[in-house]
Amino acid sequence: MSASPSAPGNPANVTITLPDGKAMTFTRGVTPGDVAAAIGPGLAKAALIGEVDGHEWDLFRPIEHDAKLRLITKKDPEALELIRHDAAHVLAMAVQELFPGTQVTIGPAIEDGFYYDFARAEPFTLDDLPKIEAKMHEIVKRDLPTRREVWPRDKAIAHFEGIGEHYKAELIKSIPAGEEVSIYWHGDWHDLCRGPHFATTGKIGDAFKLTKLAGAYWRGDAKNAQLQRIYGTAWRDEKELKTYLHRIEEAEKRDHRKIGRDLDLFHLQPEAQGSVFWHANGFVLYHQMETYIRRQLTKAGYIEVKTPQLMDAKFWEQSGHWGKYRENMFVVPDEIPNTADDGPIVSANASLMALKPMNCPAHVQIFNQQTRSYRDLPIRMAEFGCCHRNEPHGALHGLMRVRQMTQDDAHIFCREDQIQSETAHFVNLLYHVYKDMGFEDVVIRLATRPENFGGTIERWDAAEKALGDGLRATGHEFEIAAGEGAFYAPKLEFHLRDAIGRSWQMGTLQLDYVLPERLGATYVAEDGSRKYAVMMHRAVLGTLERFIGMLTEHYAGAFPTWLAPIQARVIPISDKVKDYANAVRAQLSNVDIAETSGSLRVDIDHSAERMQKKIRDAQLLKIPYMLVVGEREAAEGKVAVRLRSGKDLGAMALEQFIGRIKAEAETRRDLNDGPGD
RNA sequence: GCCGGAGUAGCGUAGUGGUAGCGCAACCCCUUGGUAAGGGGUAGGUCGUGAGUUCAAUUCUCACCUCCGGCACCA
Repeated sequence: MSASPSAPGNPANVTITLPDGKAMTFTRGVTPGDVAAAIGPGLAKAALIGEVDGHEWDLFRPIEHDAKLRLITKKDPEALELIRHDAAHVLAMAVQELFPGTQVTIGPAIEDGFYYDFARAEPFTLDDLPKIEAKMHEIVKRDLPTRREVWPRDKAIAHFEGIGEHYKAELIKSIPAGEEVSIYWHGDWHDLCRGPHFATTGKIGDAFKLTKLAGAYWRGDAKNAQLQRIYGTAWRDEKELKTYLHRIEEAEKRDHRKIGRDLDLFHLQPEAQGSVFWHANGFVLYHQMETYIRRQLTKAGYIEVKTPQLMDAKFWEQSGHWGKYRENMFVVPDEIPNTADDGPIVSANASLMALKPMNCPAHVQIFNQQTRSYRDLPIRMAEFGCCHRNEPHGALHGLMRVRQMTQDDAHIFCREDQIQSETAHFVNLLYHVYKDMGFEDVVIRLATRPENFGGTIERWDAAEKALGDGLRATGHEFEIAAGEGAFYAPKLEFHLRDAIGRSWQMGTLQLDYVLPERLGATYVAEDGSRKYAVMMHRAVLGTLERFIGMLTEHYAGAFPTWLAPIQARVIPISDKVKDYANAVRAQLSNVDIAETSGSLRVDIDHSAERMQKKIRDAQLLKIPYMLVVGEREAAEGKVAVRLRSGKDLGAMALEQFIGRIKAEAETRRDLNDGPGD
């Protein structure tokens, strides 16, 4: 293959235009690799793949037409994904070399890494990972050349069936008829793949590591066979890999379950799995959040109610939960338990009740207690509703996924023409709250009709459209989550990420035409007719549990002053100032904080330890203020103020300190005193 | 629920077929100190639960429970 520029206009030639606008002529069938070599040896070495007219293109894949070409190197943003995709292939090769008979399925690049799903009768164990990793490094060292072939579908299907790769054959069957079936070879190993891939296996380098092992269902469906997934991470170089591993290590320190123990916030135990024991410190967070949200709701025109925990099964039948949601409900017999030793505890035909998994049907009952006029709408009915959901054991996760939860729930009963303004009203409220809490990075998804849906498709389509239009009007971007709606309504999901990057749904807005019809929630319209109200289910925090878990990780336990379980700790230097220290504490504890119906939360360290130790202890508890008092302070009516950042504000009059901390607590905004604060 | 891993004192950990140590925390004594660990001592464990193998099980086997990482499900 000649890479030297030749005369244009010849049908045997192609013109390649580079990003800087420079055009070069080559013999037809030139590859991006050839072009790179023609430009210079440095680029030839650095190039990973090409991009031909906007499509990713292997370095070794011929170009048959005039085209724009960009060469992608490790420095380009795409490089990481490419490295990870290639690493997935090398992982598959390594596994098949070490464990013959293992079937390959899919292996994509993901955030921070890659995975590959395998089908093998005997499960992998953790001990296999180092072996596989070593084999991967060996394959990289072999620097095997890559080759791309396009096969007819039938041949590809027959071939993969023939070698026992049934999952691959099934994948090919699902490729649309018009699309190419491309096969990539690395040495004598081959796989169905869309590509692109590097020219040799050596190009991915050695900055990868296998991280975890997991079961994963074929095509993400629990009805299918479970495959074995191996996860790995891969980077441009060792330094990036090290940085990543360090980042994960640091993030794990922010885990709310660890901080929850260290700061004595809450605990969980097997006898009440998935239900939180809030300790005094943690309950401060809970209570402060509830109070804060209650104020926001009042200002936003909500009313607050409280509804029963336990309701008859017939009620849930009517709402539709019995039919569509029963497997998530805790069912309770409505019968006095039999106390005879040999008798059954309840009879077989006991009538049933259920703990509420949601508040919505109960709110409709309140709505229905009066005849409502179109002029009454919207009615925004809030409840800090305690709900129980029988979640699968494997789903439980600290505060993030529990079985007993308190939602900052509300249902907006409104008219069709109010949907858009109510959507905007809610979204603005949500963003206001998230901003107050320090969350900027919110991902919104519109979850559409699931398989297990109630109501009619027409109603669903209408609801999905109205919700999407309403959100669009607020100007926020969102993505579609097909088939992920609740059984009764499509929903907007507002997601945040935890310390290690897992995304959790917090707030939600759901538009429901179904429940008002099932439960007869009507109002009298302008023309005197009865119309069904539209119901919007919504929560800003989602649940107090999950939100507090998220806050804990967000602040790594160093809560802003208004939330901090202990806002200040008095640290007497010696017993000589015991009385003064107690007086300081007493005075602070009596400072009322507006907006919270509470006072300052202050404690005192009377232990026999030295001051340094007391400071260290307070520091580890991430208490915002340490008030050191010795004989000097006692004499002058002062406190020596130290921040948890380590910054020493020096001695100040107690009144001055009160002014400062009160302002912080009431504005929910900490003063910044320079780096580290 | 499924796959892999783990469960030893409040927390973090060591260890062994002959019933267990260490650090921090707790408690007591000494020390009364000026911004991230003063010194000494004491107490605390049916080694997740239940079976089995064995003269003997925390250790080996099985079952179950819970937790951790994923998958599925979901706020």
